[in-house]
Amino acid sequence: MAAGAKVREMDQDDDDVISDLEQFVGYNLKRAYVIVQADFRNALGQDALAPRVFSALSLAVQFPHISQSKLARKLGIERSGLVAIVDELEGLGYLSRATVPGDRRVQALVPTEKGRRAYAEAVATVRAHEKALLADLTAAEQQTLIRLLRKIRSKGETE
Amino acid sequence: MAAGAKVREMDQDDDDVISDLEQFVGYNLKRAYVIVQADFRNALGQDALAPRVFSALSLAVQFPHISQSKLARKLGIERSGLVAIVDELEGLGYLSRATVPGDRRVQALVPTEKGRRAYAEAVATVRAHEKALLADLTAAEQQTLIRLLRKIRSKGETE
DNA sequence: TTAAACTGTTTACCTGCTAAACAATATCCT
DNA sequence: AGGATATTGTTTAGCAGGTAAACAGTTTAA
Repeated sequence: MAAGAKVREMDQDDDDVISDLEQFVGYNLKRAYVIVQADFRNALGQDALAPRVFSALSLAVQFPHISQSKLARKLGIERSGLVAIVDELEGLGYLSRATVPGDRRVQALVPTEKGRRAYAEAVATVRAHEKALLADLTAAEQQTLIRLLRKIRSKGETE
Repeated sequence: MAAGAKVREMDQDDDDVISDLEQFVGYNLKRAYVIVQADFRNALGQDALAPRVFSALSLAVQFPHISQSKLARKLGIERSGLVAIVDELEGLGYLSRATVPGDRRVQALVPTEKGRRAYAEAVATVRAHEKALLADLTAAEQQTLIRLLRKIRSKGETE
C-alpha cells in the first residue's frame, strides 16, 4: 500500500524521506487544516453547516444583535462574503435580520430559539469529533497548539 | 481603533470577549493558515509561485524523475489537479516532462537547472519570511508547533 | 488474449473567498 | 442649515484551488 507501485523493479521508495517542505510551518499548517476541516464536515454530516456557517452562527448566538459588519470583522472576511452565509442561516430559520431603532442601515442578527438549539447540538458534535481526532495529543499539547496558533494569529490580525 | 464605531452611545465592546470558536483547534488552525499563506504570497511577490506550485517544485527538485501520480499523492491532491501545476512549472522552464523507458504512461518530472536555482532562491526567501512571521515563537515553540501539526497529519493521512 | 488496473489529461463543477460598484442611511464640518 | 464623507448591506463579476467523472493510451494480471 504505502510502498511504491511495482512499476519498476528497483523503485527506491521515497515515501519516508523527509522533504524540505516538512520543515515549513506553512506547509504543515495547510495539511493539518485540510484534515481538520474534512473531519469537521463529516462530523456534522455531508451537507449540514459548513465550517464558516457554523462559525457565523456561533458568533451570532454568542453576541446577539451583532451587526453584519462586526461579524464579518470578527470572522476576518469581507462584508460581501458574509451575505450568503447570513442568507443561509436565515433560510434555515436559525436567525433573523432585525432592524435597529437608532440606525436604519444595520441589520442586527438575532438568533432564533431553533438556531440556539441547533448551535448547541452542533457545537457538542464538533467538540466530540475534534476530541477524537486529536486523541493523540495530550490535553496540554492541545492547549499548547491553540496557544501557538493564536500567537500567529495575533501577529497577522493586527488592525 | 479596535473600539466599536460609536454608532450607539453605550455600545458594549465585544472585541475582547473570548468566543466559543476560539477554543476549537479547527478555527484557530484556519485563521493561522490564512495568515501564513498570505505572508507566503507577499514573500515571493504577488504573482510569483503560489504555495502549491512552490510545493510541487520543491518535491520535484528533491525527488527528480518523480511521476505525477506520486507527486500528487505526496501533495495530498488528485492527479487531475496537479496537471495545471505542472503545466505552470513547465511553462516557466523549471522542469520538463520526460518519458520513462520502461513505462510509456508515466511522465517523469525532471527539474531544469533554472528550476533548481529558482527553487533555491524561493526557499531561502520563504524561510526568511516565515522566520520573521514567527519571531514571537521561540525555536522550541516552532519545533513543537510543527511536531503537533504532524501528529494531526499522521492521523488523517493514513491510507 | 481478454479483463483489470494505472497514467496523465480534459471537462464540468464546487466552495470560499475578494474587489468594485451601488443605494440607502448616518455623521462630520464649518 | 447643508454638502462632503463615511458606513451598511448588497449584487455582481471574477479568481484560486480544489474534486469527480470520463477518456485514451498503456501496462499488468488471469
